[in-house]
Amino acid sequence: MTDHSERKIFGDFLAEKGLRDTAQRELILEEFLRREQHLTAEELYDIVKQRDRTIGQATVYRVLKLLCDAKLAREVDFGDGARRYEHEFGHEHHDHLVCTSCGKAIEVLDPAIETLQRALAERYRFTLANHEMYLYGTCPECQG
Amino acid sequence: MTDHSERKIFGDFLAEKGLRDTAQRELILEEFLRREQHLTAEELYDIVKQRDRTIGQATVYRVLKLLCDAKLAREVDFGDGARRYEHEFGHEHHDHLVCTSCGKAIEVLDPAIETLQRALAERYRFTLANHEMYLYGTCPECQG
DNA sequence: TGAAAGACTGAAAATCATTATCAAGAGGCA
DNA sequence: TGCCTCTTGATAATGATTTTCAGTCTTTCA
Repeated sequence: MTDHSERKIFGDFLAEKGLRDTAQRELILEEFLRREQHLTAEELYDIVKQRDRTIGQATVYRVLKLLCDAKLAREVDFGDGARRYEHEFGHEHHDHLVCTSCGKAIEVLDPAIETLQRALAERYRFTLANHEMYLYGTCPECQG
Repeated sequence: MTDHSERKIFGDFLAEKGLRDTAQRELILEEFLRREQHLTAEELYDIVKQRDRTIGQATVYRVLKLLCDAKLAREVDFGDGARRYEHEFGHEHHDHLVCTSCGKAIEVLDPAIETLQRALAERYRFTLANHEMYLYGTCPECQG
């Protein structure tokens, strides 16, 4: 059902922009929604290729951009040189705890930190648009 | 004097590694130290080129890497596609308030946030190595 | 129905920032 | 002086991402 509303959002988005709902776009969205990991375009391309051998990677990059415009995906950068994408719809703002050993990323939210961030920006008279916070370390499983 | 100790640190670092203290390295360090902005390798290259027309950009990239190893510089990423470098020596850990309009970055530190970050990592049993926090918005000057 | 106008696509070329390669040029020291 | 190693600049290579382009598909509407 979440899946259903995201499809609908994408369909509405495309219609509004005068764009078409193609099989490639459907497929890429579907595979993107199917997993909760933070995938790179390349990783998603590999996944999608298994269902449609003829798909091009430029298409994956293009659709990912569309998904961001449609507020269904959001870019994240774990500092490993590749842009990653996460679900945005139904996922409120959050930050990340990233394990530098296994690459796993946990989504976290600390309301107290959020409040302090707003206060900090205000102290410098900044109009805050958005923010990112990445905590890098080793997850319990990787601590051996 | 800060400049003096940074030079000494770099000299000691090079000596310890069996590397040489060359004119190019001196020049790049000097120009890097001269400004407090968060420069990209390309920007620093343009600056340094004005004093030594023959310097190569690969050298700038290489020296910047050495400066990071020597703990004189630190990489930062404001999400604009280029790696930037800031002074590390004499600059304790801090986060950034970045103006998305003029590109200016203010270094900030909020001890309360730092404490909460450590607590957050602990809650998930992560061994925290380091963290980054970027607050993006519009600075007072750019607010019109 | 059928033709023109656009949107879409995959392949391949182009970019951009960064890194590696390589041959030539120094520095230090036996 | 000679040799070993470090350095350097130019250039080629890389990796991620974009753009280009020519061919396809849809939609529209006469």
